[in-house]
Amino acid sequence: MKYHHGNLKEELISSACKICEASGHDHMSLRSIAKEASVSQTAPYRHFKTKECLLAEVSKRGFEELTERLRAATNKENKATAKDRFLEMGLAYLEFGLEKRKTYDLMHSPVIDKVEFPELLDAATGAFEELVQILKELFPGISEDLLGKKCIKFWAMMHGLVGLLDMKIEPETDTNAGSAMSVVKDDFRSFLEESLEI
Amino acid sequence: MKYHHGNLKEELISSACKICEASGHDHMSLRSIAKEASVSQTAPYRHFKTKECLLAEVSKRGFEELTERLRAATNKENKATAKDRFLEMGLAYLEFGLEKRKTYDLMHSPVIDKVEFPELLDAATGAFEELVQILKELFPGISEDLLGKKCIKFWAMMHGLVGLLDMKIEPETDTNAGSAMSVVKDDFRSFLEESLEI
DNA sequence: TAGTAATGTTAGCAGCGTAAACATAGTATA
DNA sequence: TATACTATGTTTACGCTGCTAACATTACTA
Repeated sequence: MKYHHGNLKEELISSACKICEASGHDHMSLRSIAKEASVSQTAPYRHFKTKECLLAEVSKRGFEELTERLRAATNKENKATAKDRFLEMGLAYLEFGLEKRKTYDLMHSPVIDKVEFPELLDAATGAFEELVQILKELFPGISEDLLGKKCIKFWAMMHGLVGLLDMKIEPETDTNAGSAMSVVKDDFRSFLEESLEI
Repeated sequence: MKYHHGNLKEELISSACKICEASGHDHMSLRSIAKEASVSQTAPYRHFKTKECLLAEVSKRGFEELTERLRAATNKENKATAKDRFLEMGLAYLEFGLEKRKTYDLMHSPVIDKVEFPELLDAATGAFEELVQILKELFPGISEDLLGKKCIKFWAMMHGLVGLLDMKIEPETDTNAGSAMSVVKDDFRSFLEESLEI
């Protein structure tokens, strides 16, 4: 048995990610994370000054995955038009928000002050930038001012939509989540498509 | 000194509202609420089964105030057109979200499962209904399906906007909050106005 | 090889939500 | 009016939490 773990910081983060998505960030204790990593309760303090610092890292990972998903959605080369790729991005955002709901909550939770974690803010901005890029393509020659408004509008709409969908607008069925999700997808596609006509 | 308080339940709720808006719901303990009401730590348990029940009540009050503000905004008789009243409602929503940010967070926090608190869900739905009404006026004869989509879209947009504005898109100034708010208002008015052209 | 920095453990504090047992006040009934 | 009952308060205590301090072990470096 080795006293030194070797890669504890990374393992703590991934344990935290796992527990966060399983139980939600408000039912998540440093002690449970430490136990998940088979390490003493106070070991995390060698790698994170406070619990909030660990949560910030989990949140950052979330934004990074979101960015990656958005990029993948818009980079698909089989999507000919910018509009199609925009729709894909919208779907990807929604999918992420619903699949990783608990992590998504943490990412937008006020328990982590993004001002205190510049890297987290960067990660969040990175995801936003994906939207900016596709909208630039979609509206070539658009003014910076109008572009900004469109970005905020669509970002807000998608963010708000994730929240509203979780308020159980449609009752939960016990069929597989995949089909329920595809229904949402179809709705969302026409929904987004209509929104484009602004 | 009277052993029985007389109106403790109500006082606990208002104490909770005060502390929530001052410190945020995650820095809010039952013990501090009890202390604020000058009562023992466990007294709240005679009126609320769990802490979550008290928080649900605070959240409900939040939705009720929001509903009232939305109604007041759309009922102004000096607002001639439905469009004007719609814009007023959007502004009222934004104002509430920014003024009572901490309460707004609680209202949308997953720590309270709205399914477990039907009255809370009703209160939230009541606010939503204000939007439905004004949009019905704005688009007379609109199909239920399309109306639903428009409602969700605008609700999502406004909810998302509150969240984004709090991500400190514009840096905090130490000037009075009123003027900063009015800048946001002007932006939002043109923003909303543009959105109407769907 | 010795000294130091990094990284782990153990013990313990104060604050938390909550349950159980008890105390007091108000109310209904005999 | 006396008595039982119910509502509403307090005290005490338990286990969990984030976090600190003191100590142990390993890794690095001069």
